[in-house]
Amino acid sequence: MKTGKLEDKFNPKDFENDLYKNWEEKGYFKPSNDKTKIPYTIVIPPPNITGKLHMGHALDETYQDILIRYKRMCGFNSLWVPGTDHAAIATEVKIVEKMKEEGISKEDLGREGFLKRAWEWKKEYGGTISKQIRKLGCSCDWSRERFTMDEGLSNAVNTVFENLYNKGYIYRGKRMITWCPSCHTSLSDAEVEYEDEDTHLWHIRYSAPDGSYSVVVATTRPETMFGDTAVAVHPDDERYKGLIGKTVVLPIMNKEIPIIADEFVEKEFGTGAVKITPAHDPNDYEAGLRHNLPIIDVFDEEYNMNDLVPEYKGMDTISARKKVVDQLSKLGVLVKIEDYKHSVGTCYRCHSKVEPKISEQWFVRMKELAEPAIKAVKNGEVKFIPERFDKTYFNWMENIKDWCISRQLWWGHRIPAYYCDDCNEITVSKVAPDRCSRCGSSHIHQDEDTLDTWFSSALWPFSTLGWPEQTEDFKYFYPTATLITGYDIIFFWVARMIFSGIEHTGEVPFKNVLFHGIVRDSQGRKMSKSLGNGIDPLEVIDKYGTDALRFSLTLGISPGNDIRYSEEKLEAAGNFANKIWNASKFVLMNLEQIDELDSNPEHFTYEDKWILNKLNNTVKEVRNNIENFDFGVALQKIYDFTWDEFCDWYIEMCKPRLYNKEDATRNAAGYVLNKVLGDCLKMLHPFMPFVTEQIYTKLPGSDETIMLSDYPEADENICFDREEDAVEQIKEIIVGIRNIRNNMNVHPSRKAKMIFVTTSMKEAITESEGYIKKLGFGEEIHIQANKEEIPQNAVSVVTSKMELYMPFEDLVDLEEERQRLEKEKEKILKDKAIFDGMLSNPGFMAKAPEAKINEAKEKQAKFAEMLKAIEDRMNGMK
RNA sequence: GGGCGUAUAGCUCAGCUGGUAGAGCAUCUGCCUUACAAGCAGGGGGUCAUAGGUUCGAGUCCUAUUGCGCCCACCA
Repeated sequence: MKTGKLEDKFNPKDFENDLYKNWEEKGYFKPSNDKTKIPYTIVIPPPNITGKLHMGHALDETYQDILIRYKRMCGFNSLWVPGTDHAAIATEVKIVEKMKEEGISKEDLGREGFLKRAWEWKKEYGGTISKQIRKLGCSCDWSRERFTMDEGLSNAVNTVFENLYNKGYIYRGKRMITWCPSCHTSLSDAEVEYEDEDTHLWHIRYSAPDGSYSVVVATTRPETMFGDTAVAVHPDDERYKGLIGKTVVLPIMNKEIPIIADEFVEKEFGTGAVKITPAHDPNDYEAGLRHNLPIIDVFDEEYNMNDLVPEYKGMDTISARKKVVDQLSKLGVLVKIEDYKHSVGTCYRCHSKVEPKISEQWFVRMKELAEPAIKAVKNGEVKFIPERFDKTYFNWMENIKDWCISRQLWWGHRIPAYYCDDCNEITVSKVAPDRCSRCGSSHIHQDEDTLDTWFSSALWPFSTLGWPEQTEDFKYFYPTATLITGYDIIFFWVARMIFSGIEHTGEVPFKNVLFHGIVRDSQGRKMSKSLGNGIDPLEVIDKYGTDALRFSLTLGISPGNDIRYSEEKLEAAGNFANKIWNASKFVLMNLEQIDELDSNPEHFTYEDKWILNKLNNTVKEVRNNIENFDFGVALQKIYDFTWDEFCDWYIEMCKPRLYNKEDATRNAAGYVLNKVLGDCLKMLHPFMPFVTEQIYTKLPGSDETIMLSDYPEADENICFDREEDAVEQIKEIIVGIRNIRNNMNVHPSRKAKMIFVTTSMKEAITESEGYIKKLGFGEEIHIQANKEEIPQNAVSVVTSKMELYMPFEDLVDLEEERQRLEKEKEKILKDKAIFDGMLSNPGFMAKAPEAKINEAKEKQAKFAEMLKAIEDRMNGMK
């Protein structure tokens, strides 16, 4: 046969890059134009253009590629849309940082200058990212690559904004929002991360104007006291009942404020009295609204003190706090300082402390939009894998608050709202209007703010496919099949895509969401910049190859669980690839010597049928596992089958046939080797795309590329003559050979005669003589029906269908053999006892399903046979 | 304060609808047997966190407890 040639040494660097280039050039990643095929669409969770890919991306992309390649091979019209996200705040922070190093500020450049810089940044990092995704072997359609700020996608953003505004879902209003003093922008609730902080609870005495009574308040924020406009107590609190409605004097400020009653106050907490600072605390803000309290802001935009109290002007919160405490202490009104631990909000991008702030912002009213999105998951239109993330999702969606979508940033989609300088009317329009929609004045100006980066991400599954235009792609590929992402962005992204998809396209954006965990370092810690424990996937690829990286991120992983980076697993992956490489070398070498492949089942030997059967089962299970997103299990099965069954047994069994040119089944062996190896490679291809392609194309009769070959299919009708027997009998032979190797003192140089006592396996053993002798170190083989003429000093192997004796002169001591048999007997007894117990248990007999009872009976009988044979043997030795 | 995850061999982890505990690495013993020493053939090693319960039968289902981790929540 004509076959290709493999390099002698396996080295992934020899071919990975070239193969990818070839795939891309040939257009294999593009879906076919045949619209009668069923589409299978995945849109990539677009990596942020803030930097390069990390292990989390490698994991995410690997799983997507597994599915996309698998589905493509299964005959679906696979489309994987790649792209990147402008990541508004994250990118802007990075750019500003970099500018700072150069001594430039945003203001120096102005909006336009800054945006120019940002686009340059995008060009650089966006390019890097797509290069890296290619390195990972991802089969995405690069001709459809998208960026969240592309023209089409920006149009989608404006359209959605306008629609939601017209429907009344988007409004502008003055609310208490979260403000990041470092990024100078508002944040949504989801963008706040909470951290525990050790601080104090300061107890401060506020006294009556005439000093006749006083109230002690407890606070963690003494520096905000200048903005206090009341003290609140619980209406039922006996301690303070008489004081409600009276006033106290704010120390330092010497200003009278009222004592009010409000149920939100916890009697047990602190002193039971709380200072109310409506401008700087969400609770206080609400209380302020309820009681019509004035709102007094004490900070400027950067959260330094304003000029409310001149001597504090310009101080940051820390020093202001120090000074206030100091001053209060001097005034003798600081009653107590208590240690206290509480959580403080931080910005998810710059990690500085965030502050509540009253500000005019744009919001999306969420409650109604969330409802159908909740329903879609409840009724299974969108399925989460694993299911448990339903709860996280429901919890968030059912308690959802309005979404603050405006950001005081420059990098992003500018809000399509225009203010009239003459009549103050707001005109919202996806295309920039030239005059006010109410008074017609041409003196209008656009809102300075941009949108939350997640506003555009929420549209990603359909904006990438051309929506709002009814493009061919949108009509055919939408809704997408499966979203694969980390569980850490359920709120940010998944939830928002679901409600957006339903609202704007009338359909859920995807049917399945596969959640994976986080990649941790070898000690189980989160990889992070500050710890410096991040691992660069490209470095791993450089050292072990892409296939190995993908393997290590897949094997033994279950959906939704975090995984630990492990060098060992990478080595295991390399070993596996090397193993396949070598096995393939062997197969190719031998196929070269063969004239033709003989696929006639009548020429198949027992081991041929055995391996084809095993293959068939493996294919069936692997397909099932992949369909259920159990990639780790699927890969394990491919690994086990390829290494243990195919390489360790089948190839070894084949050798005598291959080496004997006269063997009538030699060509059949060639066929089976080619078939099984080919199917192993195909099964493995979605997981390890490169090595499988490199080998596959060398096999005789292979397709142009493994990528477009058919994924192996289980043949329900696979039923060779004597098929069941073949499987069973080969199993027996394997057990026999294992036992010999295990217990007998035989070597290639120390062979012995083999006497098989069996009737049912005569044919199989005769046919298998060649490899039995080789693998079991037999000199010659005799098969007989009974135990005549078996020498005393023979070792034996007993299975349920056969007994095997190997007579030795001096190799095995009779007493040693007796002891070995005794051990063997004990083990069988132990095994048998389990089934004896089951079958003698009236409960089991009465209630267990019949199949289980029969199974137990069969096993019991099998062990009984083995036991008898071993006892016979021991008796014979006496 | 709620919710979730996790606890299985020395290490890292699998184990689907309950039916004699698995893998990789590590360890020990033999082997350079013409595909492979990144390998081959074998061995040792687990009362599946603890306590109850359901069941003929539980690593697998239920309840409680403990350890570790995560998420959510406006107690100053």
